Amino acid sequence: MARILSRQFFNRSAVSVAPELLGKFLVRKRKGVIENYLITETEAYDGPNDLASHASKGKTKRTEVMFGPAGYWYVYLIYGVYEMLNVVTGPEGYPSAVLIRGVKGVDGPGKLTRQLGITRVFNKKTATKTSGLWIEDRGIVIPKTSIIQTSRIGVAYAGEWVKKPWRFVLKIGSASERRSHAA
DNA sequence: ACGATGATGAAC
DNA sequence: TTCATCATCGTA
Repeated sequence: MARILSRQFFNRSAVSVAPELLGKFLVRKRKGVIENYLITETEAYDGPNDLASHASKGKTKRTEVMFGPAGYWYVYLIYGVYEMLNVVTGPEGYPSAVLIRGVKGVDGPGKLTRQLGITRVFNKKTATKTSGLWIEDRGIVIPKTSIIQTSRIGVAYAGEWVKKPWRFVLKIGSASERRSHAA
């Protein structure tokens, strides 16, 4: 009873989709082998005014996928080092996406893509079996009390938008509250 | 506390 | 064409 999440599921506000992805499974098929990863940490990037979102600069070659229909992968390179995995949400024309920051046993968006072998090759591909990377609902229900909600990571430049509590973490299963800071 | 490492977007 | 910046992580 595994249901592959459809475009309809993603065709809503990123802030609605992000917490609902917790407890779902990120499924990766490579070399003919299926790998399953329980999603434990997500972040929402919502709309053209969200200064933390790449889409706040408008539609560019890189961000155009965020402006497109829901259910597509948005994968980009950050710091010249790590690939970040996002799934596009919301209606066409309204730029939004959810960053998948962690799965059970893999804490951190950069480590996640490295371990699963996810690169920009997936950018603009659909979250379906044909791409080799999709998300399934296997009936796990996460109670609200098991979700930690915080502000987003690494977006200190985003002014007022820094405060938005759009990061969602499953309490069980890791996702540590690391993060040191200078005085 | 920092540097690695390269694509991106804006300025020139 | 150049330049600063960056949705991170490992090492110090």
